[in-house]
Amino acid sequence: MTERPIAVMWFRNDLRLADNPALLAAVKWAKENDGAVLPVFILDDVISDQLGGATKWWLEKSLTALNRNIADLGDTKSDRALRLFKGNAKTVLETIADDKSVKAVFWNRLYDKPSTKRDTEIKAALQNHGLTCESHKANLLFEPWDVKTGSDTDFKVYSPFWRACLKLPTPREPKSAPESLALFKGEVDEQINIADFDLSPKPVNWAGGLEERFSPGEQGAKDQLFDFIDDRLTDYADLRDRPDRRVTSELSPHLRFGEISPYQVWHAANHYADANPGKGKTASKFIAELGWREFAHHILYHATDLRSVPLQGQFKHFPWSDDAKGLRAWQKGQTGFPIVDAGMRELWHTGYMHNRVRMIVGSILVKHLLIHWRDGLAWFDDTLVDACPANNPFSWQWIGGCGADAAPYFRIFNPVLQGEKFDPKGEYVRQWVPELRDMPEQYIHKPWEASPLILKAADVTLGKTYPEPLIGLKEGRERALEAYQDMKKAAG
DNA sequence: GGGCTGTTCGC
DNA sequence: CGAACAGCC
Repeated sequence: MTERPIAVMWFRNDLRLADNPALLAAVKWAKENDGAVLPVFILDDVISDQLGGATKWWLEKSLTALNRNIADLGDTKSDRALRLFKGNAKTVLETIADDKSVKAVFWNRLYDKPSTKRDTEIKAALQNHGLTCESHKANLLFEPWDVKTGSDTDFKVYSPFWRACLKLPTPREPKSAPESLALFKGEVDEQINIADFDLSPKPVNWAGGLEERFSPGEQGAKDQLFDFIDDRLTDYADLRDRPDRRVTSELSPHLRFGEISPYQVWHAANHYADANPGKGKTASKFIAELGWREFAHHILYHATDLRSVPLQGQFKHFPWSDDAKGLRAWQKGQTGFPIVDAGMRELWHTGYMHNRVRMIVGSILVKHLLIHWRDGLAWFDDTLVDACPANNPFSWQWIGGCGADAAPYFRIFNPVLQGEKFDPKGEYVRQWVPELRDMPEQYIHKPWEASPLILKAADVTLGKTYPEPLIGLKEGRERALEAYQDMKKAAG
C-alpha cells in the first residue's frame, strides 16, 4: 500500500458524510497522524441476511451515492473511492489490517444481536493486533442501555420509555460533514465492484415504482426531510393517519440506511417548533415517532430474538393457521378488503406503505386470517424499502398482540371502519385498486354490500373483476377471539 | 394506536 | 332515536 498511516472508516447503516461521528473521528485521526482515510463497505452474511429485494435495490443506490460524495470530498474522480468487499467482515478487516500502514478502524454502532456479536469479536481481534478501534454513537438518540426504569430495568411500555428519554440530556446538535478528506488512493487487495454485490432486482423493471417514489442517498434524505418540514409538518398531527393525504415524512428508508441521522431529524423538527409558535404539538407528535424508532431498538437490543420469539410467552401456544392460499391473496392484494388490497399493492409497487395501512393489513393477516405474524414480517422484509431489524419485527409483534406495549390481540381492526375513517372518499383505494375506481363513496370500502345495480354501474363483478372478501368480517373476528381464548387455555 | 353491544341521557 | 359512554372481548 503506502507508508502513510491509514485509518479505516467502516460504513454500515450510516451511509452519510454529515453528522457521522465515526467518520469525523477517522478524519481527525488521519490529520493528527499525517495519514489517510480508507472508507470501506463489506457485504457480509450479517448484512446480507438483513436485506430483502427492496432494501437491496436501495442499498445499491445508496452506496453509489455515498461513493460519489466521498470521491468529491476526497478530491478524486474515482468510482472506487468507497472500497467494497464481500465475505466475512472479520476476515476482510484483518486482511486489510495486515498492511502495516493500517493503524486504526472506526465505525458507528448497531444494535441487533448478529451485528453486536460480530463487532465485539472484531474489536477484540483488531485491538489484539495493536490497532486503535473505536465505535461511536450515531444512529440512535439514546443508547438502549442508558434508558432505565426506576428499578434499573429496561422498559416494556412506550410512554414511560419516551418520558424517561426526554428527561435524559438533550441529544447533541448534529455535526457537519468533514471539510476535507485525506483519502487513501492506493490499491487494496480483494476489492470488488458494486455489480459483484448482485443487488439489482430481477426482473429489472420491478423497481420502477420504487425509483419513481424515492431518491436513495444523503442528498435525497436531506431533501425529503426539509420538504417535509417546510410543507407537511404543519398538518402532521392532524393528518398523519390519512393515507389519502400523504403528510408523513417518509424518512424511514433514509433512516434505515443512515443516510440521515436521528439527530438531524430531531433538531430540524425542534427548530421548526421554536420558529413557529403554535406548532409545538405537531412537532412533538412527529418527534414521538422518532421515539417509537428508539423504543423498537431498545426492545431489539434487550430481546433474545425479536424476529422469531414472541415477547409474551403465551403466544407460543397460539393456534396459527397454515393458510398458504390466504397468505398469497394477502401478498398480492387480492383479499377482497379494498383498504387492505390498496396497501398491499402500494407496497409491491413502491416499496412503501402508509403506517396506518400497515396496521390494518397486519391486523387482517394475524386476526381475520389467523396467519402467523412471522409470515407478514417475512413479506415486509422482502418488499419494504425501510425494513430493518428493529422496526419491522417490533411492529409485527405489536400488531400480533404478543409484543412490547402491543395492541391487545382482542383489539381487532375493522377494515371497513378504518377505511371510512382514514380514507373517507376512497381516494387511496381508487389509486391502488383501479378496478373499484367507479364505485360510489358509500360502498368503496365494502363493495360486497352494494346492490347488483350499483356494482354493474361501476363495472364491478365480485369474484371476477375484484375478489369477494376472503372471510366475513364478523365471522373472522369471532374466529380470532376464539383462537385467542384457545391460546390462553393452552398456555394455562 | 378498536370494535361491538347494551345502556343511559338528552332532545 | 341518535350520541355518549361503559364493559367486555
